[in-house]
Amino acid sequence: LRRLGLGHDTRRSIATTDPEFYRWTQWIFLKIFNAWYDIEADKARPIDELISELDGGSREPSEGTNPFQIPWSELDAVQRRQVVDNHRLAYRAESLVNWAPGLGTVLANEEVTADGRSERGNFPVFRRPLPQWKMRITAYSDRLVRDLEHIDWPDKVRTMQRNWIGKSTGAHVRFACGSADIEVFTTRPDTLFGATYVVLAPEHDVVDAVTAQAWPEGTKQAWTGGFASPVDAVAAYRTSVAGVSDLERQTGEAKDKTGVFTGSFATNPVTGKTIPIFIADYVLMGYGTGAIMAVPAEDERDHAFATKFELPIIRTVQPPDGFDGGAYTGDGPRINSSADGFGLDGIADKAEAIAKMNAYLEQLGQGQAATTYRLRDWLFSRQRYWGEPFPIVYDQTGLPIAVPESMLPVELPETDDFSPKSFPPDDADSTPEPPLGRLADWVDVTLDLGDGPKQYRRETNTMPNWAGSCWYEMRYLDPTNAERFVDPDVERYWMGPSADRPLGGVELYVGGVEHAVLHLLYARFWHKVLFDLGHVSSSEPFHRLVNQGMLQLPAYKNTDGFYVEAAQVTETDGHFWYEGEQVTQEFGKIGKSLKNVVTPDDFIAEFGADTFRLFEMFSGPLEQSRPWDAKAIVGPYRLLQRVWRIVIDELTGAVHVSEDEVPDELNRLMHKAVHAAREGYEMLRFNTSIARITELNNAVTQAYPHGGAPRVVAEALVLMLAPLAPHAAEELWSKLGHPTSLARTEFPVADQTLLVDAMIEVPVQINGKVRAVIMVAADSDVQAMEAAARLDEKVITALDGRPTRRVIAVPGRLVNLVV
RNA sequence: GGGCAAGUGGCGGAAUGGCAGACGCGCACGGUUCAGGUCCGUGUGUCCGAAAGGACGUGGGGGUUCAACUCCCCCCUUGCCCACCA
Repeated sequence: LRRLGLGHDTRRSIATTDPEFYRWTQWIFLKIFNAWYDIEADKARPIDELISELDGGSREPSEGTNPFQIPWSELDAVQRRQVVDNHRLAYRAESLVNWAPGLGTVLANEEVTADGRSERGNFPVFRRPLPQWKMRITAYSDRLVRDLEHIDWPDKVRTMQRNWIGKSTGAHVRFACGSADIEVFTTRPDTLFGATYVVLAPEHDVVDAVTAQAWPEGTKQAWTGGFASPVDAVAAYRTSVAGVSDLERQTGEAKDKTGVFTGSFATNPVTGKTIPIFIADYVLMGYGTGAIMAVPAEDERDHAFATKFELPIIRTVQPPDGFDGGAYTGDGPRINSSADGFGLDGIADKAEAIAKMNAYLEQLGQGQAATTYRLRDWLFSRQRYWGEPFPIVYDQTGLPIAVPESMLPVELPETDDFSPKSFPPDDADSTPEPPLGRLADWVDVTLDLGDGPKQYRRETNTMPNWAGSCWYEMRYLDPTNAERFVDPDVERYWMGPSADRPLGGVELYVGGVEHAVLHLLYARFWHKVLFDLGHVSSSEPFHRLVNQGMLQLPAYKNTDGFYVEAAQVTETDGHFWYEGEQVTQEFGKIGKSLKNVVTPDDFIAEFGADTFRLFEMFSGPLEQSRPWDAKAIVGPYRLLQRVWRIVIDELTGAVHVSEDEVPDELNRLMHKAVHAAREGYEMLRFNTSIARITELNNAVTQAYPHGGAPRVVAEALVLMLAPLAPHAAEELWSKLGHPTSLARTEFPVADQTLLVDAMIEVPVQINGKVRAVIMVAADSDVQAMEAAARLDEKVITALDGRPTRRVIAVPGRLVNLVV
């Protein structure tokens, strides 16, 4: 229990107010900034090593990182900086990001809900191209999936991470199309013979290139969208799609497929046939290549589109007899899949067919096996005041330069104006303005970075709240270390790999399931970077994860879909009102987002923090959500008061325990309680531990109503309560005469021999119904138990002379007579 | 539409094949008190019964078993997550 981490929000309040904490967040950021991912080595390495390998000629820039058409050796210094920057694990790039004008900030994909609104505040979110900081978490996609196998997390959370990362295997296939080739990703290359058209996402780069000037001869009316030319149709469709929020794009009625023909055709690389190219919003720019080959016979979405637009449907997998049409996504022998001396016909095994097709595509030079991920790089900058400043400045080239470690921390400037500039929530064309950008004295700075004092501009974005929580668990290990974020030996001792934690990580982490694809994914990513660079010995931050349940209370929404302060909602005649407006009631997790927070402060003031903790833990299993009902808090309050009175005389304040022996019966009860409480703590079933402690407490109170309870049992009670009521327990421990903290004392251990009574009550059933209870020796065997049962008056009466057909006697449990 | 979890007294919950309802809240009655609160004690699943006692009972239906809250099958309800991912 002493090794439970504190919560993410606790960390956040430290991170944004304590420069000594965020110094190390900035330090780690610089390590990530100064690192790149070496794909051959499958790990991150320092950027200096990349530069020397590029200079030495042993390496060329990675694919896609050199926008100049000349080799490294011929690049000038600024061009080289750009190429290196393109390798970094933390980088600035202009890309489509989630812009929430109502919040005045951009958001990570993980912070945007499925209906296209901000998780915080529920504001509309728009996709806009903006220059922002990102983290190359995608480099770790495969490792983040693989290592889930080796950590002890709830299946639910592991599944959520796996789905979020979204690994798919299949192939890239090139479709020739005159001016520009179209590359698609498919998980079903085995169905390529059935690809009867190609679809591009409306935002796809090659749309302009493939859009024809005029409709080809014989274009179907349905394909044109009613426009005179493909150029008009494509432009109109793109406009209509851009105006549609993700919400409308995804909800039920919008699933009706829409799209238009581009007027161009591509060539199916295995059939040689020309097939039409469409744009449609059911193909998403953000996944795969933003283009698909449509196989309507074996894909439901393609089937719906093909049916609506009268496109050919060719089966390449034989459905079973009685299949009622539509897309068949199951397995079966391939058909209609042969041409030019290559064929898959008759192959029933999907994996075999895919492997053969991939090999054939490679041979043709038209594609190859490929893996894609749904995960996108992590958008890391925010337009807020409260966040760690980036340790980054810009020179006149506009390219980022790391602030040297010796100049950390880069502190937030003093200001009275903290608020981000927010806009009307629907103003999609507004542009983010970070609060720090208003502070010219701070932004424009003269620094000597080793080549004399020069003018620089500071980065004005700040890091998201997740930054500090990516590593804070390690700071608990070594909170006062001024030299490093954590001492390597300390990290290895607490978090290093061991037999039961093969990848290392903290032993137990308790947190909410709402962090499944946010904090818990980001923290794993940072930890792996630090591992690759040799700063930590563990490759996972949290070995065992337990999701605590949520406390729930009513929450209220107004007609605009926004939550309103629950505390100010009034009820009349079963309807709910907020500031004169009618609102609807839901029931949900207590929190800021639902505006139904109750703070613990009032309870703590009235009953104390120990009572509050006991109550929270006693009201049910840790993992289970439940309604918050504060009335019952008096139960644990009474428990603590009773324990107090066992130790302390209320009138005199003196300790009034005795040094007497514990009577046998009470002693047995004590050992049973110790056994059960220990087991409950180990299993994180705190509610059952508290129940057993309460039982013992009640027994002691009744036996010694005026004091004089044996010290042994009083101390056992105190020690058993200590994990959940540490303040009261420590104080009682001290009053009982112990000079040192009870944290230095072992938790009580039960004497196994006292857990079983000599004589026990055992039920006697007749035909499975309990008819009597008998006392037998605890170690009675089957024969002795049956004999004792048959002697019992009630059993004799109930049997009424009938012979028994069968007798089941379970030693220590029961006797069942079957007549 | 898909996946996961849950469903037990007035309420939170306990029991993982062996006496259903531990422990707590609430409630009732009693004690202490000038009185109220605190505190202490007794009782409290439902129904029949004055009682003894009996019948019923863990969302619904079926099954396995000497025995089912617990295991299996079907259904209902609620919650959470995901949802055009090629």
